[in-house]
Amino acid sequence: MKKKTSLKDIAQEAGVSTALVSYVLTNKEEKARVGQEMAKKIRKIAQKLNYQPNHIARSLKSGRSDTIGLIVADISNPFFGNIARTIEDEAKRNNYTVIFGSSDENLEKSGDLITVLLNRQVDGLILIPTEGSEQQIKQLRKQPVPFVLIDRYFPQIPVSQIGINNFQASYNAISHLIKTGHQRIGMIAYKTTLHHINERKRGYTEALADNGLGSMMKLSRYSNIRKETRQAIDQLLQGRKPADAVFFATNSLAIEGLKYINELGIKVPDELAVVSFDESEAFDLFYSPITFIRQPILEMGNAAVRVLLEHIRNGEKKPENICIDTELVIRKSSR
Amino acid sequence: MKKKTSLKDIAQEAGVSTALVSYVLTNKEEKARVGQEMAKKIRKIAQKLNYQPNHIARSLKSGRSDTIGLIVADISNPFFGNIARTIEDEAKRNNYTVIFGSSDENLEKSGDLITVLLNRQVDGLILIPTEGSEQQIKQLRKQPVPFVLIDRYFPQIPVSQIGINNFQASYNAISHLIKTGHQRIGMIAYKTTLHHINERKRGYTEALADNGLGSMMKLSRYSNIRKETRQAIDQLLQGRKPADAVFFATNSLAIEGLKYINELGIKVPDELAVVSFDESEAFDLFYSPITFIRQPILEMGNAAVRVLLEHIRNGEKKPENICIDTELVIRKSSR
DNA sequence: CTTAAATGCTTAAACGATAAAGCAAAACAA
DNA sequence: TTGTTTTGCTTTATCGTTTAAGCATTTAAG
Repeated sequence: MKKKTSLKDIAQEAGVSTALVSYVLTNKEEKARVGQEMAKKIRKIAQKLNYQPNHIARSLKSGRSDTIGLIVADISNPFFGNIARTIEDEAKRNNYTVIFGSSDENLEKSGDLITVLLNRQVDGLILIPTEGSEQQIKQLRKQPVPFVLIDRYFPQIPVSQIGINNFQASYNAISHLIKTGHQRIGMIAYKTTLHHINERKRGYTEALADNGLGSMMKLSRYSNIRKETRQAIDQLLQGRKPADAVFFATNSLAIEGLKYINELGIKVPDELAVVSFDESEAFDLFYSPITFIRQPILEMGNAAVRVLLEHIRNGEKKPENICIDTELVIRKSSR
Repeated sequence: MKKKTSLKDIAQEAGVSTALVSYVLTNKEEKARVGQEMAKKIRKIAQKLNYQPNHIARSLKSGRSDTIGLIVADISNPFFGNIARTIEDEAKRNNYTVIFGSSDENLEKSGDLITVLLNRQVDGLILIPTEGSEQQIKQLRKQPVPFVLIDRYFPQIPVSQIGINNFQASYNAISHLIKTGHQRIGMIAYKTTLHHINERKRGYTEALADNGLGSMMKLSRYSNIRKETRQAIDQLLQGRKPADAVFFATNSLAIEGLKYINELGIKVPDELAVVSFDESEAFDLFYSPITFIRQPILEMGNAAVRVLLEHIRNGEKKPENICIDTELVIRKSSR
């Protein structure tokens, strides 16, 4: 097996000390007063032997790994995939590498991932926390490693956080449905303790209340999303006064719901208007393109990296809260 | 700033050498004949100080990083997102961590990522190579780090590879369209040198030829997918003998195409049958659910990790080729 | 009662890179 | 000529962990 070239190999070949090689290859020749000829020679040998610095050794020495840990809730969901992509891009632009893991909405997996990433000496963490991970986050605060939450957060834990105004976004979406003449607006959301989802519910409820309308909230669980979303829709549509619009709290819920709506042959938007949180390519493909709340993924990802790097560089402890505006993209499904 | 606990801290507190602490905490007490009492004491202190081993130092010593590098072509595509997820799961099951990057189908980014990951001393690499990355792959072979390709490959470069029989899958899909009475079957594929895509084209062409039908192949470029896919569809539908079926070479192409088909108000499958490679949630949401070729993502991801770990462990150099069967999921869009 | 073996720990070197400090020799100033 | 700078390189310590080798004691064996 071929072995990797180290400073030692180059030093040997050049007949000098490893220190000298290090000075040259990290461009500290000036400071270290290395002879021009020797510098040239060393560089040439490095090139010849295809030297690549050992980042691990460097990290051990410097105490920094130039690595960010990223834990997403579910990498197979394009929403999180896109967040991951923007974070990776922005990290790379700042010469950081991303180590990632997907907790798959599983508390134990999330805990394991945090431990693994910390052991790998990441310089910081970006988390999309799982339901029930409050304790893990509190534990994290006792560690010296800075971190930021994105998308989801826990209002009672003071940490840096990047997100949107879930309440307002929901409120606006429902206001739009009311303005377009809908009176019996249902919502399908997760049964969860996650604050961002509950803010969405609150936006829905208040918008209805402010217009003298009653709530028709149905809950589904992530763990049994298919069945329970179908039940929720059945409930919304039954009775003498069925819903004339439905608001989905996430793209996953909307996709499950729309599949069923399709099966039932319900006409959107005539029989039922539809609005969803989040984006999805599937929304474009529905025969009546779905009105949705667009989250500023790019801005969120970039902000997360920016805030994290600030914390890394400054040892900053003051939590920073960033709230970015959403956009209601109105299409055929709600007209 | 709180600092992390090291072996030294524990040793100091216990009044022993770091070596002893290391023996205890890596469960080598037997071998190192450590006293039971002392072992207990050390463990207790470690717990108290919340000791977490420094993986970087460990790696430097051992020469292994227990890390796999993963480069996907585009993490925002759920197909790759799902592959990433299964790879990460399977790696974790084997106590490996995944460092990932998305090349976004960009040759330069792909090269950068390879360099970064190698510098981070990954023990192995899993790649979904970008178009035109033959040289990068050839360079990789000169490195001591083992790697496997997944999804895409270069037939002229002998490396380990996990994939499907693209030719056969295509051939079967087209046969199905022919059997269901379609005569003028178009295909929309990428204009690319990527072998797996060209195999899909070949399957299409041969299936048609074997049934005495003529090819209606249209090409679109990834870099301008929206416009060129629309043009392709326009071309397929114009003239006196428009296509009665269309076969998309990937999910991205299908999604772009279906958006346009929706806009044009074309009836699927009556006016135009549709079959696509790959899976997508959007396919379920189309009013006429799309027939598609399901790739065995789970098996592919697991196989990639398995083969890579074999190479890592055995220093194996014999390339291994794994080909997994696909499944044609027939639905309304092609009946 | 001597010798050998087992016990319980420490020392020291190593992984690869970095960087402060040190040391000759050459160049310059007075 | 003597002393000071400058130049060009080496020595050495360090990051945190691992592990072979070493060194006293104690215990067991003969």
